[in-house]
Amino acid sequence: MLELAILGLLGEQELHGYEIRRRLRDELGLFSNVSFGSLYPALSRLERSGAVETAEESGPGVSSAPIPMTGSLSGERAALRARRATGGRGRRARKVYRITEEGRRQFAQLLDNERDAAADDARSFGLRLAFARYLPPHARLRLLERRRAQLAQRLEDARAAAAAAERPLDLYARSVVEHAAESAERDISWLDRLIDAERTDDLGTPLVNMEGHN
Amino acid sequence: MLELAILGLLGEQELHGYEIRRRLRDELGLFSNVSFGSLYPALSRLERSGAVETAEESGPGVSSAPIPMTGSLSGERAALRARRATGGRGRRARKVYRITEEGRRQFAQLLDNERDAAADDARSFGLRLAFARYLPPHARLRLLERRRAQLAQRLEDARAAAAAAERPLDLYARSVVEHAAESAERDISWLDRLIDAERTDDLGTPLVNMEGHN
DNA sequence: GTCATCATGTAAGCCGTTACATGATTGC
DNA sequence: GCAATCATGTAACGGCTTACATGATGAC
Repeated sequence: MLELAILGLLGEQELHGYEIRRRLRDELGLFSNVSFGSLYPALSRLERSGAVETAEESGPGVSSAPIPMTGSLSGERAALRARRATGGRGRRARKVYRITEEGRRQFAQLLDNERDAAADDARSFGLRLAFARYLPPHARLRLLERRRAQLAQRLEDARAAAAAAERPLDLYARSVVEHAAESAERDISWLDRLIDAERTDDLGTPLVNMEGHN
Repeated sequence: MLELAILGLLGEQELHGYEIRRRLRDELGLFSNVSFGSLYPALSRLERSGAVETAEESGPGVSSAPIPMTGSLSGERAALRARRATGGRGRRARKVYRITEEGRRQFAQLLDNERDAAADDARSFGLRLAFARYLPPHARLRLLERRRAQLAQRLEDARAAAAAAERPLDLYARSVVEHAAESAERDISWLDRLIDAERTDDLGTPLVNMEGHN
Protein backbone atom coordinates (compact mmCIF):
# COMPACT_ATOMS: atom_id res chain seq x y z
CA MET A 1 0.00 0.00 0.00
CA LEU A 2 2.75 2.41 0.88
CA GLU A 3 4.54 1.48 -2.32
CA LEU A 4 1.37 2.13 -4.28
CA ALA A 5 1.14 5.59 -2.76
CA ILE A 6 4.77 6.34 -3.47
CA LEU A 7 4.57 5.24 -7.08
CA GLY A 8 1.38 7.23 -7.50
CA LEU A 9 3.05 10.42 -6.36
CA LEU A 10 6.16 9.76 -8.42
CA GLY A 11 3.96 9.23 -11.47
CA GLU A 12 3.40 12.96 -11.56
CA GLN A 13 6.89 14.21 -10.78
CA GLU A 14 10.15 13.22 -9.22
CA LEU A 15 10.41 13.75 -5.49
CA HIS A 16 12.69 13.00 -2.59
CA GLY A 17 11.65 10.92 0.42
CA TYR A 18 10.97 13.72 2.82
CA GLU A 19 8.74 15.47 0.33
CA ILE A 20 6.83 12.27 -0.44
CA ARG A 21 5.97 12.03 3.20
CA ARG A 22 4.86 15.66 3.31
CA ARG A 23 2.53 15.23 0.36
CA LEU A 24 1.00 12.05 1.66
CA ARG A 25 0.32 13.76 4.96
CA ASP A 26 -0.59 17.31 4.02
CA GLU A 27 -1.95 17.14 0.53
CA LEU A 28 -3.66 13.80 0.37
CA GLY A 29 -4.32 13.17 4.04
CA LEU A 30 -3.64 9.52 3.32
CA PHE A 31 -1.22 7.74 5.61
CA SER A 32 -1.68 10.65 7.99
CA ASN A 33 1.82 10.22 9.28
CA VAL A 34 3.97 7.66 7.53
CA SER A 35 7.11 7.10 9.51
CA PHE A 36 10.52 7.35 7.94
CA GLY A 37 11.17 3.92 9.29
CA SER A 38 8.75 2.56 6.74
CA LEU A 39 9.13 5.15 4.01
CA TYR A 40 12.87 4.86 3.35
CA PRO A 41 12.98 1.08 3.36
CA ALA A 42 10.03 1.13 0.94
CA LEU A 43 11.96 3.43 -1.39
CA SER A 44 14.97 1.12 -1.19
CA ARG A 45 12.82 -1.85 -2.09
CA LEU A 46 11.35 0.02 -5.04
CA GLU A 47 14.81 0.94 -6.23
CA ARG A 48 16.05 -2.61 -5.92
CA SER A 49 13.07 -3.89 -7.89
CA GLY A 50 13.73 -1.36 -10.64
CA ALA A 51 10.53 0.61 -10.12
CA VAL A 52 12.37 3.83 -9.41
CA GLU A 53 15.74 5.42 -10.16
CA THR A 54 17.60 7.90 -8.02
CA ALA A 55 19.47 11.04 -8.89
CA GLU A 56 21.46 12.96 -6.34
CA GLU A 57 19.57 16.26 -6.11
CA SER A 58 19.16 17.28 -9.71
CA GLY A 59 18.42 20.98 -9.73
CA PRO A 60 15.86 22.07 -12.35
CA GLY A 61 17.56 21.81 -15.73
CA VAL A 62 20.89 20.63 -14.40
CA SER A 63 19.84 17.03 -14.07
CA SER A 64 22.90 15.48 -15.68
CA ALA A 65 25.92 17.12 -14.06
CA PRO A 66 28.01 13.99 -13.64
CA ILE A 67 29.84 13.71 -10.36
CA PRO A 68 32.83 11.47 -11.10
CA MET A 69 33.17 8.58 -8.71
CA THR A 70 36.85 8.50 -7.87
CA GLY A 71 36.58 5.19 -6.08
CA SER A 72 36.53 4.87 -2.34
CA LEU A 73 35.71 8.10 -0.57
CA SER A 74 35.74 8.30 3.17
CA GLY A 75 32.37 8.91 4.75
CA GLU A 76 33.33 12.46 5.56
CA ARG A 77 34.32 13.29 2.03
CA ALA A 78 31.22 11.70 0.59
CA ALA A 79 29.12 13.79 2.95
CA LEU A 80 30.96 16.92 1.90
CA ARG A 81 30.41 16.21 -1.74
CA ALA A 82 26.77 15.45 -1.07
CA ARG A 83 26.40 18.77 0.67
CA ARG A 84 27.89 20.51 -2.35
CA ALA A 85 25.42 18.75 -4.60
CA THR A 86 22.58 20.75 -3.11
CA GLY A 87 23.99 23.96 -4.53
CA GLY A 88 26.64 24.77 -1.96
CA ARG A 89 24.45 25.83 0.95
CA GLY A 90 21.37 24.71 2.77
CA ARG A 91 20.18 21.29 3.68
CA ARG A 92 21.57 17.83 3.49
CA ALA A 93 21.73 16.29 0.02
CA ARG A 94 18.45 14.86 -1.12
CA LYS A 95 17.98 11.66 -2.99
CA VAL A 96 15.52 12.37 -5.75
CA TYR A 97 13.43 9.45 -6.96
CA ARG A 98 12.08 9.10 -10.47
CA ILE A 99 9.65 6.41 -11.57
CA THR A 100 10.70 4.07 -14.38
CA GLU A 101 8.61 2.39 -17.03
CA GLU A 102 8.85 -0.77 -14.97
CA GLY A 103 7.59 1.29 -12.02
CA ARG A 104 4.57 2.43 -13.98
CA ARG A 105 3.83 -1.16 -14.83
CA GLN A 106 4.08 -2.17 -11.19
CA PHE A 107 1.92 0.76 -10.20
CA ALA A 108 -0.83 -0.15 -12.64
CA GLN A 109 -0.70 -3.69 -11.40
CA LEU A 110 -0.89 -2.71 -7.74
CA LEU A 111 -3.67 -0.22 -8.38
CA ASP A 112 -5.90 -2.63 -10.17
CA ASN A 113 -4.97 -5.73 -8.20
CA GLU A 114 -8.21 -7.57 -7.52
CA ARG A 115 -7.03 -9.06 -4.30
CA ASP A 116 -5.94 -5.85 -2.58
CA ALA A 117 -8.65 -3.71 -4.08
CA ALA A 118 -11.28 -6.04 -2.67
CA ALA A 119 -10.06 -5.37 0.87
CA ASP A 120 -12.86 -3.86 2.88
CA ASP A 121 -10.67 -1.02 4.01
CA ALA A 122 -11.27 2.72 3.90
CA ARG A 123 -7.61 3.56 3.57
CA SER A 124 -7.02 1.24 0.67
CA PHE A 125 -10.08 2.59 -1.08
CA GLY A 126 -9.16 6.22 -0.49
CA LEU A 127 -5.70 5.62 -1.83
CA ARG A 128 -6.95 3.89 -4.95
CA LEU A 129 -9.58 6.51 -5.61
CA ALA A 130 -7.02 9.28 -5.19
CA PHE A 131 -5.11 7.74 -8.08
CA ALA A 132 -8.19 6.64 -10.00
CA ARG A 133 -7.28 8.82 -12.91
CA TYR A 134 -4.67 6.22 -13.82
CA LEU A 135 -7.33 3.54 -13.94
CA PRO A 136 -9.26 2.63 -17.09
CA PRO A 137 -12.91 3.73 -16.79
CA HIS A 138 -14.33 0.27 -16.22
CA ALA A 139 -11.89 -0.43 -13.40
CA ARG A 140 -12.72 2.92 -11.87
CA LEU A 141 -16.39 2.10 -11.90
CA ARG A 142 -15.70 -1.32 -10.47
CA LEU A 143 -13.72 0.24 -7.63
CA LEU A 144 -16.55 2.61 -6.75
CA GLU A 145 -19.25 0.00 -7.00
CA ARG A 146 -17.38 -2.53 -4.94
CA ARG A 147 -16.85 0.01 -2.19
CA ARG A 148 -20.49 0.95 -2.30
CA ALA A 149 -21.54 -2.67 -2.00
CA GLN A 150 -19.25 -3.18 0.98
CA LEU A 151 -20.63 -0.19 2.82
CA ALA A 152 -24.21 -1.13 2.04
CA GLN A 153 -23.58 -4.65 3.27
CA ARG A 154 -22.03 -3.44 6.48
CA LEU A 155 -24.94 -1.08 7.11
CA GLU A 156 -27.43 -3.84 6.54
CA ASP A 157 -25.58 -6.23 8.84
CA ALA A 158 -25.35 -3.58 11.54
CA ARG A 159 -29.08 -3.00 11.36
CA ALA A 160 -29.85 -6.68 11.50
CA ALA A 161 -27.56 -7.07 14.49
CA ALA A 162 -29.12 -4.12 16.28
CA ALA A 163 -32.58 -5.56 15.73
CA ALA A 164 -31.52 -9.01 16.97
CA ALA A 165 -29.64 -7.79 20.04
CA GLU A 166 -31.05 -9.10 23.26
CA ARG A 167 -30.36 -5.88 25.13
CA PRO A 168 -29.64 -2.38 23.89
CA LEU A 169 -26.24 -0.75 23.99
CA ASP A 170 -25.49 1.97 26.48
CA LEU A 171 -25.39 5.66 25.60
CA TYR A 172 -21.77 5.78 24.46
CA ALA A 173 -21.62 2.57 22.50
CA ARG A 174 -24.88 3.51 20.82
CA SER A 175 -23.49 6.89 19.91
CA VAL A 176 -20.48 5.28 18.28
CA VAL A 177 -22.56 2.78 16.36
CA GLU A 178 -25.11 5.33 15.18
CA HIS A 179 -22.50 7.81 14.12
CA ALA A 180 -20.74 5.10 12.16
CA ALA A 181 -24.01 4.23 10.44
CA GLU A 182 -24.63 7.86 9.51
CA SER A 183 -21.12 8.17 8.15
CA ALA A 184 -21.60 5.05 6.09
CA GLU A 185 -24.83 6.45 4.68
CA ARG A 186 -23.14 9.68 3.68
CA ASP A 187 -20.27 7.76 2.16
CA ILE A 188 -22.75 5.77 0.12
CA SER A 189 -24.46 8.82 -1.28
CA TRP A 190 -21.08 10.35 -2.02
CA LEU A 191 -20.18 7.18 -3.92
CA ASP A 192 -23.49 7.31 -5.72
CA ARG A 193 -22.69 10.79 -6.96
CA LEU A 194 -19.27 9.65 -8.14
CA ILE A 195 -20.72 6.58 -9.84
CA ASP A 196 -23.28 8.74 -11.58
CA ALA A 197 -20.64 11.16 -12.79
CA GLU A 198 -18.56 8.24 -13.98
CA ARG A 199 -21.44 6.80 -15.99
CA THR A 200 -22.47 10.02 -17.70
CA ASP A 201 -18.83 10.83 -18.42
CA ASP A 202 -18.35 7.47 -20.01
CA LEU A 203 -20.95 8.18 -22.65
CA GLY A 204 -19.42 11.53 -23.55
CA THR A 205 -15.74 10.70 -23.62
CA PRO A 206 -14.96 7.10 -24.39
CA LEU A 207 -11.43 5.95 -23.59
CA VAL A 208 -9.64 9.24 -23.24
CA ASN A 209 -6.79 10.26 -20.97
CA MET A 210 -5.61 6.93 -19.76
CA GLU A 211 -2.06 8.15 -19.47
CA GLY A 212 -1.49 10.47 -16.62
CA HIS A 213 2.12 11.52 -17.12
CA ASN A 214 2.50 15.24 -16.89
CA MET B 1 -6.26 -2.56 21.46
CA LEU B 2 -7.82 -5.94 20.82
CA GLU B 3 -7.33 -6.81 24.46
CA LEU B 4 -9.04 -3.60 25.47
CA ALA B 5 -12.01 -4.51 23.31
CA ILE B 6 -12.16 -8.03 24.70
CA LEU B 7 -12.00 -6.90 28.30
CA GLY B 8 -14.64 -4.29 27.57
CA LEU B 9 -17.05 -6.89 26.29
CA LEU B 10 -16.29 -9.31 29.10
CA GLY B 11 -16.96 -6.50 31.58
CA GLU B 12 -20.63 -6.90 30.86
CA GLN B 13 -20.93 -10.67 30.68
CA GLU B 14 -18.97 -13.82 30.15
CA LEU B 15 -18.51 -14.88 26.57
CA HIS B 16 -16.63 -17.40 24.47
CA GLY B 17 -14.17 -16.45 21.75
CA TYR B 18 -16.39 -16.94 18.76
CA GLU B 19 -19.10 -14.80 20.31
CA ILE B 20 -16.64 -12.05 21.19
CA ARG B 21 -15.73 -11.82 17.55
CA ARG B 22 -19.36 -11.71 16.51
CA ARG B 23 -20.14 -8.85 18.87
CA LEU B 24 -17.14 -6.82 17.85
CA ARG B 25 -18.12 -7.22 14.24
CA ASP B 26 -21.90 -7.08 14.26
CA GLU B 27 -22.84 -5.09 17.30
CA LEU B 28 -20.05 -2.59 17.67
CA GLY B 29 -18.72 -2.49 14.13
CA LEU B 30 -15.29 -2.08 15.66
CA PHE B 31 -12.59 -4.37 14.36
CA SER B 32 -14.86 -5.09 11.45
CA ASN B 33 -13.43 -8.56 11.12
CA VAL B 34 -10.96 -9.62 13.76
CA SER B 35 -9.32 -12.84 12.73
CA PHE B 36 -9.22 -15.85 14.99
CA GLY B 37 -5.51 -15.82 14.49
CA SER B 38 -5.34 -12.72 16.61
CA LEU B 39 -8.36 -13.25 18.82
CA TYR B 40 -7.48 -16.61 20.36
CA PRO B 41 -3.86 -15.74 21.10
CA ALA B 42 -5.10 -12.52 22.71
CA LEU B 43 -7.42 -14.52 24.94
CA SER B 44 -4.55 -16.83 25.89
CA ARG B 45 -2.39 -13.86 26.81
CA LEU B 46 -5.17 -12.41 28.91
CA GLU B 47 -5.61 -15.71 30.68
CA ARG B 48 -1.89 -16.03 31.33
CA SER B 49 -1.79 -12.53 32.77
CA GLY B 50 -4.70 -13.29 35.06
CA ALA B 51 -7.11 -10.84 33.46
CA VAL B 52 -9.62 -13.54 32.60
CA GLU B 53 -10.61 -17.00 33.81
CA THR B 54 -12.06 -19.79 31.73
CA ALA B 55 -14.83 -22.22 32.41
CA GLU B 56 -15.59 -25.10 30.07
CA GLU B 57 -19.06 -24.23 28.77
CA SER B 58 -21.03 -23.59 31.91
CA GLY B 59 -24.62 -24.05 30.89
CA PRO B 60 -27.03 -21.79 32.77
CA GLY B 61 -27.31 -23.23 36.27
CA VAL B 62 -25.10 -26.27 35.66
CA SER B 63 -21.87 -24.39 36.02
CA SER B 64 -20.11 -26.71 38.44
CA ALA B 65 -20.51 -30.25 37.19
CA PRO B 66 -16.97 -31.41 37.82
CA ILE B 67 -15.48 -33.52 35.07
CA PRO B 68 -12.87 -35.72 36.72
CA MET B 69 -9.50 -35.67 35.04
CA THR B 70 -8.44 -39.29 34.83
CA GLY B 71 -4.95 -38.49 33.67
CA SER B 72 -3.79 -38.75 30.09
CA LEU B 73 -6.64 -38.95 27.65
CA SER B 74 -6.04 -39.53 23.99
CA GLY B 75 -7.01 -36.68 21.70
CA GLU B 76 -10.05 -38.54 20.57
CA ARG B 77 -11.31 -39.16 24.03
CA ALA B 78 -10.69 -35.60 25.09
CA ALA B 79 -12.69 -34.39 22.12
CA LEU B 80 -15.52 -36.75 23.01
CA ARG B 81 -15.60 -35.50 26.56
CA ALA B 82 -15.50 -31.93 25.32
CA ARG B 83 -18.47 -32.64 23.10
CA ARG B 84 -20.38 -34.01 26.04
CA ALA B 85 -19.68 -30.85 27.99
CA THR B 86 -21.93 -28.85 25.70
CA GLY B 87 -24.95 -30.78 26.88
CA GLY B 88 -24.65 -33.93 24.78
CA ARG B 89 -25.49 -32.59 21.35
CA GLY B 90 -24.65 -29.73 19.09
CA ARG B 91 -21.44 -27.84 18.66
CA ARG B 92 -17.92 -28.22 19.83
CA ALA B 93 -17.24 -27.33 23.47
CA ARG B 94 -16.85 -23.63 24.07
CA LYS B 95 -14.37 -22.02 26.32
CA VAL B 96 -16.19 -19.35 28.25
CA TYR B 97 -14.15 -16.42 29.46
CA ARG B 98 -14.92 -14.39 32.56
CA ILE B 99 -13.15 -11.20 33.56
CA THR B 100 -11.37 -11.10 36.92
CA GLU B 101 -10.84 -8.19 39.27
CA GLU B 102 -7.30 -8.02 37.96
CA GLY B 103 -8.81 -7.89 34.47
CA ARG B 104 -11.00 -4.93 35.42
CA ARG B 105 -7.94 -3.18 36.73
CA GLN B 106 -6.04 -3.83 33.51
CA PHE B 107 -9.04 -2.69 31.50
CA ALA B 108 -9.31 0.61 33.36
CA GLN B 109 -5.62 1.15 32.87
CA LEU B 110 -5.72 0.40 29.15
CA LEU B 111 -8.80 2.53 28.64
CA ASP B 112 -7.37 5.61 30.28
CA ASN B 113 -3.78 5.11 29.19
CA GLU B 114 -2.49 8.53 28.11
CA ARG B 115 -0.08 7.15 25.60
CA ASP B 116 -2.50 4.99 23.63
CA ALA B 117 -5.45 7.33 24.04
CA ALA B 118 -3.43 10.15 22.49
CA ALA B 119 -2.97 8.14 19.28
CA ASP B 120 -4.52 10.05 16.42
CA ASP B 121 -6.50 7.07 15.32
CA ALA B 122 -10.20 6.76 14.60
CA ARG B 123 -10.34 3.14 15.62
CA SER B 124 -8.71 3.68 18.95
CA PHE B 125 -11.02 6.58 19.65
CA GLY B 126 -14.14 4.69 18.63
CA LEU B 127 -13.20 1.81 20.83
CA ARG B 128 -12.55 3.99 23.84
CA LEU B 129 -15.72 5.96 23.35
CA ALA B 130 -17.74 2.76 23.04
CA PHE B 131 -16.57 1.87 26.54
CA ALA B 132 -16.60 5.43 27.85
CA ARG B 133 -19.18 4.56 30.44
CA TYR B 134 -16.39 2.89 32.40
CA LEU B 135 -14.42 6.11 32.39
CA PRO B 136 -14.69 8.76 35.10
CA PRO B 137 -16.40 11.91 33.76
CA HIS B 138 -13.27 14.02 33.53
CA ALA B 139 -11.42 11.34 31.55
CA ARG B 140 -14.42 11.02 29.27
CA LEU B 141 -14.38 14.72 28.58
CA ARG B 142 -10.66 14.64 27.99
CA LEU B 143 -11.06 11.83 25.47
CA LEU B 144 -13.69 13.78 23.52
CA GLU B 145 -11.81 17.04 23.60
CA ARG B 146 -8.55 15.49 22.56
CA ARG B 147 -10.19 13.85 19.59
CA ARG B 148 -11.87 17.10 18.68
CA ALA B 149 -8.56 18.95 18.80
CA GLN B 150 -6.89 16.34 16.61
CA LEU B 151 -9.57 16.56 13.96
CA ALA B 152 -9.59 20.35 14.04
CA GLN B 153 -5.83 20.40 13.66
CA ARG B 154 -5.90 18.02 10.75
CA LEU B 155 -8.58 20.06 9.02
CA GLU B 156 -6.59 23.22 9.47
CA ASP B 157 -3.40 21.63 8.17
CA ALA B 158 -5.23 20.24 5.17
CA ARG B 159 -6.58 23.67 4.33
CA ALA B 160 -3.21 25.30 4.69
CA ALA B 161 -1.65 22.66 2.48
CA ALA B 162 -4.35 23.06 -0.15
CA ALA B 163 -3.81 26.80 -0.18
CA ALA B 164 -0.04 26.42 -0.46
CA ALA B 165 -0.10 23.77 -3.18
CA GLU B 166 1.61 24.84 -6.37
CA ARG B 167 -0.86 23.03 -8.57
CA PRO B 168 -4.34 21.71 -7.84
CA LEU B 169 -5.18 18.05 -7.44
CA ASP B 170 -7.02 16.20 -10.13
CA LEU B 171 -10.71 15.36 -9.96
CA TYR B 172 -10.36 12.10 -8.04
CA ALA B 173 -7.75 13.13 -5.54
CA ARG B 174 -9.70 16.30 -4.89
CA SER B 175 -12.84 14.32 -4.32
CA VAL B 176 -11.09 12.15 -1.74
CA VAL B 177 -9.59 15.13 0.05
CA GLU B 178 -12.80 17.12 0.09
CA HIS B 179 -14.88 14.22 1.25
CA ALA B 180 -12.41 13.59 4.05
CA ALA B 181 -12.66 17.23 5.07
CA GLU B 182 -16.43 17.09 5.14
CA SER B 183 -16.36 13.93 7.20
CA ALA B 184 -13.98 15.57 9.64
CA GLU B 185 -16.31 18.54 9.97
CA ARG B 186 -19.25 16.32 10.71
CA ASP B 187 -17.22 14.35 13.20
CA ILE B 188 -16.32 17.59 14.92
CA SER B 189 -19.88 18.72 15.28
CA TRP B 190 -20.84 15.28 16.52
CA LEU B 191 -18.10 15.56 19.12
CA ASP B 192 -19.33 19.02 20.02
CA ARG B 193 -22.76 17.61 20.77
CA LEU B 194 -21.25 14.87 22.90
CA ILE B 195 -19.04 17.33 24.75
CA ASP B 196 -22.02 19.54 25.39
CA ALA B 197 -24.08 16.67 26.74
CA GLU B 198 -21.16 15.65 28.92
CA ARG B 199 -20.87 19.12 30.42
CA THR B 200 -24.53 19.60 31.19
CA ASP B 201 -24.75 16.07 32.57
CA ASP B 202 -21.85 16.75 34.83
CA LEU B 203 -23.70 19.53 36.58
CA GLY B 204 -26.80 17.42 37.12
CA THR B 205 -25.31 14.15 38.30
CA PRO B 206 -21.93 14.51 39.92
CA LEU B 207 -19.89 11.33 40.27
CA VAL B 208 -22.55 8.74 39.74
CA ASN B 209 -22.39 5.34 38.10
CA MET B 210 -18.70 4.79 37.88
CA GLU B 211 -19.04 1.04 38.13
CA GLY B 212 -20.47 -0.57 35.06
CA HIS B 213 -20.86 -4.17 36.18
CA ASN B 214 -24.27 -5.49 35.31
C1' DG C 1 -22.66 -35.73 -0.23
C1' DT C 2 -21.26 -31.24 0.54
C1' DC C 3 -21.79 -26.61 2.08
C1' DA C 4 -22.43 -23.20 5.84
C1' DT C 5 -22.01 -22.32 10.61
C1' DC C 6 -20.12 -23.05 15.00
C1' DA C 7 -15.82 -23.60 17.54
C1' DT C 8 -10.72 -23.46 18.74
C1' DG C 9 -6.24 -23.13 17.80
C1' DT C 10 -0.97 -22.72 15.47
C1' DA C 11 2.62 -20.85 12.23
C1' DA C 12 4.32 -17.74 9.09
C1' DG C 13 4.49 -13.48 7.44
C1' DC C 14 3.35 -8.49 6.25
C1' DC C 15 3.24 -3.94 7.12
C1' DG C 16 3.75 -0.83 9.83
C1' DT C 17 5.59 1.59 14.24
C1' DT C 18 9.01 3.54 17.75
C1' DA C 19 13.51 4.34 19.05
C1' DC C 20 18.05 5.17 17.79
C1' DA C 21 21.86 7.40 14.95
C1' DT C 22 23.64 11.38 12.29
C1' DG C 23 24.11 15.89 10.63
C1' DA C 24 23.48 20.54 8.49
C1' DT C 25 20.92 25.26 8.59
C1' DT C 26 17.95 28.84 10.29
C1' DG C 27 15.93 31.55 13.70
C1' DC C 28 15.41 32.94 18.55
C1' DG D 1 23.67 27.98 22.77
C1' DC D 2 19.22 25.60 21.73
C1' DA D 3 15.23 24.21 19.36
C1' DA D 4 12.97 23.44 14.99
C1' DT D 5 13.09 21.98 10.33
C1' DC D 6 15.14 19.51 6.71
C1' DA D 7 17.11 15.10 5.39
C1' DT D 8 18.31 9.99 5.40
C1' DG D 9 18.72 5.87 7.29
C1' DT D 10 18.88 1.15 10.65
C1' DA D 11 17.15 -2.14 14.29
C1' DA D 12 13.87 -3.99 17.04
C1' DC D 13 9.50 -4.92 17.89
C1' DG D 14 4.18 -4.96 17.68
C1' DG D 15 -0.16 -6.29 16.17
C1' DC D 16 -2.80 -8.01 13.01
C1' DT D 17 -3.58 -10.99 8.79
C1' DT D 18 -3.58 -15.30 5.99
C1' DA D 19 -3.19 -19.94 5.61
C1' DC D 20 -3.29 -24.22 7.73
C1' DA D 21 -5.25 -27.88 10.92
C1' DT D 22 -9.34 -30.10 13.08
C1' DG D 23 -13.91 -31.42 13.89
C1' DA D 24 -19.02 -31.55 14.83
C1' DT D 25 -23.93 -30.38 13.26
C1' DG D 26 -27.67 -29.13 10.40
C1' DA D 27 -29.63 -27.78 6.16
C1' DC D 28 -30.17 -28.53 1.19
